[in-house]
Amino acid sequence: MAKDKKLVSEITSMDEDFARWYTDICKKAELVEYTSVKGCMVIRPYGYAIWENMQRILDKMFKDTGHENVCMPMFIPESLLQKEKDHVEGFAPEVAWVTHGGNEKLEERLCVRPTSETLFCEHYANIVHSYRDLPKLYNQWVSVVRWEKTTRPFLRSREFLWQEGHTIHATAEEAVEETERMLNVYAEFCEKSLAMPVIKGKKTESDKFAGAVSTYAIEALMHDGKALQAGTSHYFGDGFAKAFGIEYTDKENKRVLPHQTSWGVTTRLIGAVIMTHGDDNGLVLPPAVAPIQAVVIPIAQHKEGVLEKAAALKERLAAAGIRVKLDDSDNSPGWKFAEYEMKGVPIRVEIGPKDIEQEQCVIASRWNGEKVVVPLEDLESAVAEKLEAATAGMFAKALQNQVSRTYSCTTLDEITESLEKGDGFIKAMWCGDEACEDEVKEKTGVGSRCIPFEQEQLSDKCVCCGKPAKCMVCWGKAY
RNA sequence: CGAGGCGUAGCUCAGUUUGGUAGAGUGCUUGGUUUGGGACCAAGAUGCCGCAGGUUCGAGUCCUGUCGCCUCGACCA
Repeated sequence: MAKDKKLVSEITSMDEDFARWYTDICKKAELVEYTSVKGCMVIRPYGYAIWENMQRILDKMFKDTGHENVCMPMFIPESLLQKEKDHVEGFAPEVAWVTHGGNEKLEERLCVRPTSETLFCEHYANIVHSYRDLPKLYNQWVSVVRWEKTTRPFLRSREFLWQEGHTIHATAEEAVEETERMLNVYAEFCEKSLAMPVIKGKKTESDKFAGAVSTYAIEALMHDGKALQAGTSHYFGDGFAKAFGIEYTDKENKRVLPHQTSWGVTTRLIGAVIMTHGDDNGLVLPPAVAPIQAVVIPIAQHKEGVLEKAAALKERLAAAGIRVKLDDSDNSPGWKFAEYEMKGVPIRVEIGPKDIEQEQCVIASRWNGEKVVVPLEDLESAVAEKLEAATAGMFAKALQNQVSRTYSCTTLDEITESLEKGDGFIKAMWCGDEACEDEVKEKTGVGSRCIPFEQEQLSDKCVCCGKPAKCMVCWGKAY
């Protein structure tokens, strides 16, 4: 690796400037391109393919848990948006408005959906009449618009792709269960498919979704020690139903209010993958979502038989169900090595004259740089095994980073001291008072991320005021 | 939205102080030699100097405005 002068100069080192490293990867791995519209990016084929893989896996998980896909309008009349007070207050500052149709001013302006609770509620009011109509378990894959002031590729943009699940249930118990079920689906997806450990928990009152009774979230820790909210699941109680006049007749012939939920993940997950697994050579993709899982690189491809052999290996891997690419371009092998490392391709298969002679090939793993020689007859099983090992290894590595950057603290001074070692998660007790939450943020710089489901009794006093503690909170600096 | 930085070839940037023919590296095209960690030689193509006004005989350079990108804050998936 000593001779890779150029390799490193392509992207900023992550230790030197993590933010620039991040944007370098987004551009150099050909995930995004900027546009003339501020805060709106082109997701290029390689980046979009990652999203498509995420969609495919998640969509199956949604279907397997009984959900159906629908598609709502992208516009919301102002009057509809305003029906739920907390909701409109939360979103009004960041919605984009359509005021004209052609040359004519609209009677009522329309907002471009920042989220679709209001549209789903209007729809549910139309179609839910009896307990027999419940539950409705809907989801949609669309984009939404929020007029963000500061933008970054995948992490914060004015338009972003997401899925939003919206469900409506006869009872509160059912709705709460749904909220938890979907949070678990997200956590399982992040850990198994993205090899990214997450902390499941409940948001504090000040941090919950506009209009929700309670908000649950999964929080992940990035390589630089900052926290990223990777997915949310909200329980609405009957608040939206009341505001939108959704009622149904129950078995006793009484008019009652149903209970609702919503949950979503976005293209931000791509940002999470970049910042969880990436290194100074570029992106490192978990096999489950990698557009190319293995790349075959012929060595001395002008020599007789090499290209044919490389093509044969590609065909074998494709037949084994592996997303594989053969790069037979004129670029040098070294160039190709660096290129696919930049793009985070999990496995590289090298095949050259020496290998052909000895009926073997070289398999290199992106996540740990390991290179092994395997007999050609074992190709499929060896690649499959390395892909599986990559997922497990990447998860363990990310978990190790999270654990080593998680500090348990009982005083504000301890928090400050811990953060001097580097950003990370802080576990500390809290009395439940918002004033303390604010004070911790002001004095130490970390905000409440969530109240983890897995509680620990670190002390019986609030880290801030010293009064009796209600729960342990996970704190951190957020993206 | 506040503070700062930056817009010149596809990309990274020099040239702006002191106004005077538009530059380099890399990439791209063609040909040849190479090929186990971003190869080498030769020849070539590529610019509304972000955009709009102004000053000037003359503006990439000075002035005014504007748009965009990045960083840090506040706000947020």
